[in-house]
Amino acid sequence: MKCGQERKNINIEALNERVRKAGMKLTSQRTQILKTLLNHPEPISADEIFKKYDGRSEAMDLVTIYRILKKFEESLIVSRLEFGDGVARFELTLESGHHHHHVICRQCQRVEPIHLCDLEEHIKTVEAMGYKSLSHRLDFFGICSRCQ
Amino acid sequence: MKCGQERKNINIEALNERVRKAGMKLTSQRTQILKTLLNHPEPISADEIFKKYDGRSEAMDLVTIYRILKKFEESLIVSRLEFGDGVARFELTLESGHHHHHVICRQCQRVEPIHLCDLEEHIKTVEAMGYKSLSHRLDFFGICSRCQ
DNA sequence: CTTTTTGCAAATCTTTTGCAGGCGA
DNA sequence: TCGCCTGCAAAAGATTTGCAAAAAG
Repeated sequence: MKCGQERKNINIEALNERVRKAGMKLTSQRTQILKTLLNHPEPISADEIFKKYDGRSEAMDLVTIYRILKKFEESLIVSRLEFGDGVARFELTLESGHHHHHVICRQCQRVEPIHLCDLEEHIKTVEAMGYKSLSHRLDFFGICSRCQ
Repeated sequence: MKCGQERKNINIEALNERVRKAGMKLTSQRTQILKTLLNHPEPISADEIFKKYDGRSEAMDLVTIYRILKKFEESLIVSRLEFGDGVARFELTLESGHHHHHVICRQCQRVEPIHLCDLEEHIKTVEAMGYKSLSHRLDFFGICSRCQ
């Protein structure tokens, strides 16, 4: 499995299509969440999405957001990430198995993607241990240049 | 930073000593938790530790366990791990910066350590992005041989 | 028109906090 | 003795569940 490509040509139409293909109905809430994920530069939490619309006419229930994100995750449309602060964050899953890793600033909590992944060695080792259907997660934690 | 060594010669005396050195009082609860971590083959959650003693004469409060684990984490005696199921797990921190990574079975949730870590390339890349004080986490998720 | 989805209320689960009494050094 | 620790009760924060009404196809 290779990874590293920057996401390209992802638009709201294509995402809506993936929702339909997954057998889900396309509601305004679902499209709104997809648009939010598309425009947000880094992984976002359910509550952050909620606050973006809270009070506005497009407001939606936090529960709805959790439910939609869970369904999207099951259909591999989004990926759930956890960085150790007790809050799950979500980002759009890239096409065809491509994925990336993250650098998290311990000070400002900002998350930056790293488009580099060469873990062939590691993967072979784990397969030799008897594991199948492998996926992985690699995250770096540090202090970003802005916070130093 | 190199990593890969199996833990050796860790005993309860040495651990008690680390607690004292960190300026903490040595209580029976703290020693009990250290012994539990020492004997448990894989990362364990606060609740699992609680259940090990619940009902017995050595029973301790869940809150106490959380508080002790947090203090131990601050003193780098234990490491907190999260694998995405909403529960934090803990394991003893190995000496002198050595650490290891994990393979988690998606079926039975068992966690196995991998004593392999060659991420020099990756670390250089992230440093080039301007980050300092880097640490990292690398986990593999798959189906173990027993569960296939 | 049928099935899925949403909103609201309430529950659940993990982890944290406040406070008074207890214990280690 | 003195201050750190523990236990109990309660709170807090994230996420889930039940159910009736609303919307999608």
